[in-house]
Amino acid sequence: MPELPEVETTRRGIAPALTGATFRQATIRQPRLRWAVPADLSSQIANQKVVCVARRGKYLLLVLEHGSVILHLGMSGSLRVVPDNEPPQPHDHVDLQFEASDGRCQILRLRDPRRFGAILWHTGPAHAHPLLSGLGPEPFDPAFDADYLRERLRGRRTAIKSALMDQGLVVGVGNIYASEALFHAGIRPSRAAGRLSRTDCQRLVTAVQQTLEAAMAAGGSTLRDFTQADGAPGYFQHAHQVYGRDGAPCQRCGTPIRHRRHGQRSTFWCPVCQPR
DNA sequence: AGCAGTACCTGGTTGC
DNA sequence: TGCAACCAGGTACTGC
Repeated sequence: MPELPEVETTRRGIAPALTGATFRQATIRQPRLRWAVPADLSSQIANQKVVCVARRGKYLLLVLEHGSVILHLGMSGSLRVVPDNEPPQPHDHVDLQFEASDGRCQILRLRDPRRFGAILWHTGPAHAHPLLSGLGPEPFDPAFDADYLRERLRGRRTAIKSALMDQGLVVGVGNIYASEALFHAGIRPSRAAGRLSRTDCQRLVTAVQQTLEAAMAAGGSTLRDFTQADGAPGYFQHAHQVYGRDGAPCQRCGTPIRHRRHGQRSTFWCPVCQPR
């Protein structure tokens, strides 16, 4: 589920409670996530203060004094800050108990029905972790510009939509926002990535940034299970121009939105507004 | 190297 | 109503 806007919404939701707090212990009810939850997670984090809550692509980083907790929400993960005595629900796999400076204890709780998410411990700077070291630039990094995109796409025959979802090219764009950004850029999802002009690349960079920005402002998209850290849904799904609108009229030109499955992924586009 | 396909999981929806 | 098939937002891995 969560793409960059949902992960960033989560980060903003949990950061105020966690920053400056001290971890006490971890409770692991289900260690089998995308990768096994480290058995020593509890002892690794115990008595360490949270320096900051950061994000790199779709990864959330709890930066502690002597290492980082690396979190990924996979397709169905969510994080909430709940009271210390809140009973766990099904799929609440991991609790990180922390104490605020006023002595009050709370829990950062990871729920993940599909268990494609991950929670890992890394001693040392998180960006050196193998999962993070190969990531492309953040979409709002000035390094992500038309020249960079054109250079990286040169010679590639794969569909531009697949390329956009490649986290080594640019981080944060998943299946929903790839379709949305391509609509705003006026580019067919099936277009060979290497055949985009420089103008196309410029339009796409701008479209990716504007799409993600608008989604973050709306608190992300809630489809199925995503909620913000306080349990409230996001609202950006109501602003989707193409995603999930198969057969519905394009809100710009009225043409029915088209849908196609490539691999196991659904792609949506307007045949008139996306001519290139 | 680049690409397509597969696997990992559970739960909600659809269709017979 | 019951049950099977299908579908879902991510990504590492395999093999061509």
